Formats: sequence, structure tokens, C-alpha cells
Amino acid sequence: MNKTTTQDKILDAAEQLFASTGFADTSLRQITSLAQVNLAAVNYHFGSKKELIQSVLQRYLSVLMPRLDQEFSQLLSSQKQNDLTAVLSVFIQPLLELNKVQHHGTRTFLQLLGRGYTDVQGHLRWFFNHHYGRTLDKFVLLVQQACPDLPASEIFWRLHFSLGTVVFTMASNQALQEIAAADFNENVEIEGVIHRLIPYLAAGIASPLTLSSQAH
Amino acid sequence: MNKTTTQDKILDAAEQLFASTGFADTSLRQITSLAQVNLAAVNYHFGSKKELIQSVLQRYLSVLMPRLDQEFSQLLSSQKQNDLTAVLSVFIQPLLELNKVQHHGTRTFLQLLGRGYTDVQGHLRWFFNHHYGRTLDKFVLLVQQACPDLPASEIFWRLHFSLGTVVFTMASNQALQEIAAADFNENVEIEGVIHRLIPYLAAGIASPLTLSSQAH
DNA sequence: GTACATTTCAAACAAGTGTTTTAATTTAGT
DNA sequence: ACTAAATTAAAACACTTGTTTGAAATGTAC
Repeated sequence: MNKTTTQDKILDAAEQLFASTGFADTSLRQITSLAQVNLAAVNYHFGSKKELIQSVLQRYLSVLMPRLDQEFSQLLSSQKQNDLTAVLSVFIQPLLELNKVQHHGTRTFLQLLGRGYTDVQGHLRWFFNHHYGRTLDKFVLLVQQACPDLPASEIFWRLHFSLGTVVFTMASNQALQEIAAADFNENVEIEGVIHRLIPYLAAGIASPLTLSSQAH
Repeated sequence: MNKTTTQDKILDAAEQLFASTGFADTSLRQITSLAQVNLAAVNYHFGSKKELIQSVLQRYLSVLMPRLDQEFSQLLSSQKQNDLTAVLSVFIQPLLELNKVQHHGTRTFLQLLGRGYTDVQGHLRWFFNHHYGRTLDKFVLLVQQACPDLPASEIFWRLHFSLGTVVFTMASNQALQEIAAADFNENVEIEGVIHRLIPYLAAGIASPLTLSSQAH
């Protein structure tokens, strides 16, 4: 048979357009046109555009987040002192395994994540925290254990700095890849970007407290 | 007298709405309504929404960029070896002086910068590079001098990581400030955020090359 | 094969967008 | 004060958006 349902055709087309153009700048007509499906099918199967967006993200999050949660728990229960690079490296494998759920799943998901935080500030942030807040708490705890000298507020800021790095890099991933290819003859896959990110993030998060940063 | 022209009323209202809501999500009717000005005035005085956006940014960039350019040139001509933190710290004073051009000018401009890079990918990027590419080149050169061990391609990636940090932090500045105030009783001004950013960015950019990052 | 529920389809809807038009008004020069 | 230019104003334009409607088509169970 191998028939893909209308729902799946919509999800596939939507995630592709969302990743490359953003949520707000992708119209339902573009999606249904690419999916070769009637316009009304989106509202019939998903209810609204907002719910379609959440469904697209859920396909990845439902695979990724339990996997991450398990890794975090395992690291938390192990007695040995975890250094920051080890904690951050936990993301690598689960992220790369998203390539199993879709062609270029890792790249697509990370781009979607970037779009999710830059395009819409409201309902996606809530959606994510509401569903996966517990998992996130475990990660923060691990970072705090790895950086015992940093006050919680400083960690808060630095983790958001890091979120910005990841989100922005992934949202503009295509443009960056093109520039890197043109200027440096580099052809970096998404895996390469991840491996470049980890040391950068680890160094930033663990940077020593300075007088100027403490004063404010 | 003290009469503010229609153009200025539009610019003031526009920058305020653009900063808090983004360029795409702010309509001309919102702007003209807040400015208490006729809708057609935008097209009459600025031509189009796109040109209005550029004008809003220009008010700040025309002050900031020549100032930065001068600082960069000075640092380049000085013979002593500049360390990365010193190079990054060059931004602080010129940025804070934007408070002279407008109330909360620094915060507003940085938020606009964030919106500029996340909302629209196309014409603002071109606009910025076209007008201020030379200044940017000087900055990149200074960073390369401060990090002689890093290959140019690695610096390229890390500077874009850093751009992401700044842009994302500034775009979501309001939300972050609110969380920090609620969770840590912290009331951090934009100046405080800048002083927290510098050590984080410096550590990330200067982080040592690792085997894993070199392999990809 | 008939009855029922599910899904598809073309069309229209209501609301919002940036922009243009045309006339009225204000401002400035002589 | 008169004329010409610059500005403001209300209205309409052309277009896109997400969503809804009601009829046709398809699938499913008895």
C-alpha cells in the first residue's frame, strides 16, 4: 500500500516550510499546495494553524524529550562529578537520532526550534514549558552541579545566552552554511555545527565571575 | 514652539512598537494610531513600511556606527596586543550613549537589532552590510588579532554564535528581565545585561580548539 | 446494496494588511 | 493677500490571511 495519509502529507509539507520560512511567514495555502491537499484539510484535521504548529513540533518532541529526560536522570543518579562538557554532550546523540524519524530530522527540528523561539513568543513557550518543564529542571540542576561556584541567577542568564546562541544559529542555519561554503570552502553538516557549539557554550557558561559582571 | 513634526511622531511610535512587538507583527495602523497621525502619512513621508523600518534603525546606526568605527580604528593603530575582553568592551560606551538620542535608547536599539535579525532575514541584513560592512571588517580583524591561534573559519562561526546570543537576549529582553525579577529579586538594567554578556562572549569566542570541533 | 459516517472539495467569508487616490487644508514665498 | 507648494485627511483599492460552509465523493458496516 504505502499510502501516506492526508494528515502526514500536511505535516511533512508544513515542517519543511515552517523550518525554512518561519511559522508566521508560511501560509496554509503554501502548505496545502505543497502537500497537494485541499486547503480546508488543515482545519478539518488539525483544527487551526496554531494546533498544526504544535503537532509539527510534537512529532519531534515526543521522541526527543523522553530520551533526554532519561539521560538526565541517569547522570543525576550517578555519583561522579559531571563536568559541563559532559552534560552538554548529552544532547548530541538524542538530537542525531531524530534523523530516524524523518529525512534530515535533526536539522529540521533544530530549525523549527529556532523559529519557535524567534517567530512566536507566546504560545509555543508556554506549550514547551508546560509539557517538558520537569525535564528542563533536571538539566538546570545538572548545570548547577557542574558549576558549583556560580550563583543561580548567573546560571539563569548564561543558560539563556546559550539558548540564544543555539536558537539563532539554527534559525539562520541555511544562511550560515552558505556563507561558510562560499568563504571557507567548508561544507559543514548540522552535526558539525553541534560539535562546534558545545565547546563554545561550555566555555561561556563556565566563564569565571568578573568584577564587572558581579557589580551589576 | 517645541513642536514635534509628523515624521518624528511616526518614528517615535514606530520604534516603540517595533521593539516590543517586532516589525512584521506591527501594522501601520497601530503606528499611526499611537502617533495620532493619519495612516497615509507613513507612505507620504517614508514611502513604504520597509523604508520606515530602515529609517527607525538609521536614527541609531548613524550615531553608533561612526563612533564604533573610530574606536576600532584607534585600537587597530595602537601597537599593543589587545585582548578579547578589551575588544568587546569597546561596544559598551557607544551603546550606552544611545540613551542620549532617546529615552531608553540603548535598550530600544538593542531590541530593534534583535528584531531585525530574527523577524526579517532579507533586506535588513543587506542594508546593514551595505552601509557598515567596512566597520564590521575592522572588528573581525581585531578579534582575529586577539585570537591568533584560531582559524578564520572558526572565528566566523563563533562570532555568529555570539551574534545569536546578543540578538536573542535583546529580543527577549523584556521577558528575561521579568523572570529574573520574579525568581531572583534582581532588577537588572540593560547595562547590567551588557556587563554580564561580555565575559560570557569572550570565554566562548576564545575557547580552545578541541578534537571534536576540529574533526568536523 | 443500502444506510451511515468520514473525508474531500470548491467557494465564499470576514478581517486585516500595505498602498493609492482624490480632495481639503495648511504652510510658505512674494 | 494671493498663489503655489507641501501636508493632512477620509476613503477606497487590491490583496492576503485563517476559517467556515454545504455539497459532492469516498469509505465502511450491516
